[in-house]
Amino acid sequence: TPRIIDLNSRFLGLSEEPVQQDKEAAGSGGGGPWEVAEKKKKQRGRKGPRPRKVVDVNLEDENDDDEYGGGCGGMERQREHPFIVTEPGEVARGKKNGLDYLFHLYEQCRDFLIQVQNIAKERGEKCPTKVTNQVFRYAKKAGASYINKPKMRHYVHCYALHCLDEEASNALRRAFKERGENVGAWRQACYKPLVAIAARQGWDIDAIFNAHPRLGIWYVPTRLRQLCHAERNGAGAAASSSVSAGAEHSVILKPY
Amino acid sequence: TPRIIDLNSRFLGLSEEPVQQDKEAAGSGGGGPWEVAEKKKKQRGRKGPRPRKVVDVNLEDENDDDEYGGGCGGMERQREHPFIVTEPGEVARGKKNGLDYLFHLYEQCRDFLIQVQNIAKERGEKCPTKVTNQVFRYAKKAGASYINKPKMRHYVHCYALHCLDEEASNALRRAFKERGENVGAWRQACYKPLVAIAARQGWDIDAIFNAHPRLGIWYVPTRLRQLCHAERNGAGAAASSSVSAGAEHSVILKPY
DNA sequence: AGAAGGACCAGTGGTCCGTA
DNA sequence: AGAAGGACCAGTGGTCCGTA
Repeated sequence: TPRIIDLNSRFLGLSEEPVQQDKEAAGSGGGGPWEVAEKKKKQRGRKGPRPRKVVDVNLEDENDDDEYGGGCGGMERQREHPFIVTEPGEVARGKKNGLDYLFHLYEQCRDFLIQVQNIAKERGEKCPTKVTNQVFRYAKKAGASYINKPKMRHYVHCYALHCLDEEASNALRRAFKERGENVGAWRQACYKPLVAIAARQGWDIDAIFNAHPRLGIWYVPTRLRQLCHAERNGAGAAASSSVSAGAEHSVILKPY
Repeated sequence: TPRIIDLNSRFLGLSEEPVQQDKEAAGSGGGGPWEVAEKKKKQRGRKGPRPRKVVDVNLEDENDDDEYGGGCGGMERQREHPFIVTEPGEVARGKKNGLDYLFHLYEQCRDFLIQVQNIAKERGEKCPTKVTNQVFRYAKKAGASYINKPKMRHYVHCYALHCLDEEASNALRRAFKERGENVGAWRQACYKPLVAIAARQGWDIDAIFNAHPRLGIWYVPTRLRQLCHAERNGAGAAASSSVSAGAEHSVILKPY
């Protein structure tokens, strides 16, 4: 049975100072590469339906708040509640999780990475610089079963915006909450301000991630990389002003 | 049929200025972790003998110098000549390759990596910082069929010594040539001065590799990492003098 | 015996799609 | 319909061991 650690307590606050600025945050503005479909079907080579793990208990709509004990023997783990768009400091009600909690998960992963790194150094093994499968495995063994790779990878760029421009991120959250948009729409909208940040900084999204102490441990999402690339190559021909590396006549592809 | 490039010409010179200094280079000095066996048998899960590619031509001892054409149609590629211990500047005679040529292969891999990086940047794909499988594949497609992963990984630490302390590397080559040692013995002997360098610099062998512009693109070999770790943990209790991070009483394991 | 390298394998990065 | 995450898969890092 896995070791339980202190990180399993549910999220409790982390309210941030209210903001006012907006930048280019809100809106699902149509043009450019934003229209590109995010999913393309890929053949899996698998035949027949994918088998599923059997689950003992199947509480479809139970009321117990202690369902997330972390490694409680015999009790089958349930899915996390879905995220909803919340303002900074707002705690989600009902069977929902807020976005401060989402971002808190990224901080927890960072703590787990640091622990994995310390163990690796002690043992003289190679030391990960990013959140790898090994870190997710460690988190699970440590009792943080609510952390998993697909979820964390899915929202990395949202966390990136939170790290790189917290005020824009907060403004976007407020705007999407007010409009009653769902999490998927908010998540999609997080790409655009990030691409704008990349444009301002010379398009090197990897360098932007790596330069940030908390963001640098996350792989740049493929989709974000693609969007930056598409936008750099004239997808929005009205190229922005202060590009650092002389890319004025930037219709032709260039190395960074 | 693969594209042929200019790098396939055989190695021709690269002589370096003669050196005199020796440091702790020569000798196969017995104590400490140097005794640890380098190979441990590992079960492969494979049953029966491993199948081999069929080879059309089987010239066991032919005399043609043009056997390495690189992608010459119909002509089956032969193995590279084995390495022998040569002094700096010395060209191996007969069906042998010298160590300057070995190190030249590392420089070629660096060139291939740079090309792969440039392509990746142009395409907006993720950009490798190390010599990966992708780079070896690219080298092969570019006609450098004499470059392969097992060989390059096998001698990485020899190249590391060449990069980090060329004079010690040169002295070691001269000493082992004079003693008539084979390449395997020379290769083994390259570990010791590297561990000494690591000791002087606070034991962080990854940082030492990464700080060097040509060495930083190579993964630290497992064996070198293990030797540094073993030595740091008192394998040679007469711990050396100028360790940077205060590790004076270093019998107990410590993070870097 | 000494050495080069094809080919294997455990575990990775990435994310699809059956599930709730 | 919207979302969480088990599980899959192509390609990786690492190096063994059949081969010459």
